[in-house]
Amino acid sequence: MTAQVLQSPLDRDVLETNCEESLTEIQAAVSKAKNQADSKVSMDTVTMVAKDDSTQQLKLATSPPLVYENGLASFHAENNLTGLSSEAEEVMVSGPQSEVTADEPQHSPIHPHLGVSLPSAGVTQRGRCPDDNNSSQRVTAVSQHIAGFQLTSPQVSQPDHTVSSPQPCISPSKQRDDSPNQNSSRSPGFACVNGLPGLSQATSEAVDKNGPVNVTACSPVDTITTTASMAGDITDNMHFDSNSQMNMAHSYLQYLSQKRQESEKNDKSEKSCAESVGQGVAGDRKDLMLDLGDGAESGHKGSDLSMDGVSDDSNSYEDPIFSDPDEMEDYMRKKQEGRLEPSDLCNLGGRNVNQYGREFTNGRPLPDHLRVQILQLALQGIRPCEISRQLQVSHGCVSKILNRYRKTGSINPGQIGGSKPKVTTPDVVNRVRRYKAENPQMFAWEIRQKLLGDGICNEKNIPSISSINRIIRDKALQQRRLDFGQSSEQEDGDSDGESTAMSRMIDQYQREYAQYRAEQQAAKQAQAAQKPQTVHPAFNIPARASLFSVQSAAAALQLGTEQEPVPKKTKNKSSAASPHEDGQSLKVPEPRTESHQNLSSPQRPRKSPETVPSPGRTEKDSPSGAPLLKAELSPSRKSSEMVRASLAAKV
DNA sequence: TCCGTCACGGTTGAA
DNA sequence: GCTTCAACCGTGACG
Repeated sequence: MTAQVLQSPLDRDVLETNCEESLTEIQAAVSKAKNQADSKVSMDTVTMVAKDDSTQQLKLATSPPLVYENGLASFHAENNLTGLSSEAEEVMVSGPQSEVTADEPQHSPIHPHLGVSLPSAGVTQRGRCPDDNNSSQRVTAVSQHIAGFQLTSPQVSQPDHTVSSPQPCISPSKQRDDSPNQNSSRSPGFACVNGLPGLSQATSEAVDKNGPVNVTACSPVDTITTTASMAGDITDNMHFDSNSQMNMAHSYLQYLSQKRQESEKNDKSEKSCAESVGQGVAGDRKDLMLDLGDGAESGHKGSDLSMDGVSDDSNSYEDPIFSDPDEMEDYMRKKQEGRLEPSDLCNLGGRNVNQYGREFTNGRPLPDHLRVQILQLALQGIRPCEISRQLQVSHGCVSKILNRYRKTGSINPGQIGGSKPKVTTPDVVNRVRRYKAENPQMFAWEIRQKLLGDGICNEKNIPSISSINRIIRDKALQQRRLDFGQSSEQEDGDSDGESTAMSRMIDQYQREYAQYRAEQQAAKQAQAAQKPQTVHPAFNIPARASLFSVQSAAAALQLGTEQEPVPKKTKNKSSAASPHEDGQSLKVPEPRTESHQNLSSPQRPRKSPETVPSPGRTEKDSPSGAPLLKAELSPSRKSSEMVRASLAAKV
């Protein structure tokens, strides 16, 4: 199948022989390692990894020294990867030497938090990582650690002898030629199909020999591992102790298995590989991956990449970069001639290249293996700026990830998309309205506390003060409009007391505000007669008044004014969080001088929505120019009076 | 030079 | 099936 397409420069007999021998050794070593580590991981997984490692070994043994560059480190092919069996017995083997971090401690045990931070610890990300061409790599990486093997050198994915024709999906970041460590032997035509780098000849032949690695018997995870291992695009240079390996791998595998099941349910798009990438190697490789990946059932991406839910869909077959063969040809010709410029790498299928030359997909999270590497390097004491350069990740991203780790202990990205569960359930709305009807003078924060106290809500699903105000306001508006829409003489059945209570509340507000204004006037006059105070009134107010100063604004919002609109797209996290979670963060209109002067007054300044203009908030302040409640409630003063008379009559 | 912050343009998924 | 919206993302500029 694949061998028919992939021309081998290698001696197949030698490969097969070596493969068998290595496989035997590796399996023995794996068994030993497995016993030592008391793994819960199935032997099938480990075995298949060993198979792939064996193929990689073969590949490496016949390949010139190559340098793999993926940002973090340049993995030298001269790493001794041929002694797999002996290394496997040691379980812990030295990872590939990072050229950049050669002086850094190479075998530092992984940070205890790291295990928590792995995706098994609750990755909520639903999409697939952009650069994580096959996030199953991580499975491979972990599994390879399990197997006690040296992390596979990515040369196995090098296309030197692999791909006979360029692939439509290019992974420019993996073929940049600007690295000083680049090796000229790398094929410029190396392509990545479906996120999988080109299969090496050795791998292909090994697969041909060993078959599709027991596809039918493979668990999904096993399948992932196999495919990813064949891809061999491993950048992981971490070192784990065996227990950590096992725990992490087990949880990771569980996670991936779960994701796989979810993905299979949701995998609606089933385009064939041939449709997207055309004929040729890709199709054959698709077949190979189908055989290896999913028993040729689900096809391309769903078979081997989307199962974990964190792979990159940008690298799927559905995302061909070059729709025009000429364009692709031009790209590849440039690549071969070394004339490829950064501009050629930009905007490939919506992908971008950052200032370091690494390809990224805008809007998509950094792949997990890079996140882990960021964390590990940071734990090794490497400065963020250096991590940024090494991994070719922007320092802002590094900073963000590390900050998140400091705060949450996790390096996983947050949940992308979706909606927060609605807190203003009908029950809560009814409760709020009932509270307000029972006690019209209740402030929103009081309602909020009462909701908590009554056990209607908890701290997590308690609506914000603004939400409560909105409920009240909406109810008031609804009631008003209902009243306007009906004849004043008509008995509308609205005898539930709410409209009555509202009208009473409005009248009371009017009276109180009139009193408030009068007191303010008196206070002003008194202050004018006194010496001006140097102390800000806010510093000399009782706690109750302080709280009131906030709540007065909220109360103002709930009746008299349009609520401050939430910015359509909150950029500021501080504002993104519910600003009304506590009184201190409550955003209120600009304090008006009158309020300041009256902060110490026990009198609650209530404003009338109809007769009294808002002290600090006018129609001018309404962002959209929307009329304030005054206008909404009373299109004309006359009708307003009529309504009030009607309400009074009901009372 | 380093680093924290944030606007920007993008993706995602629930409603 | 489409749109809207609010969450998230990484990048890159800025201070």
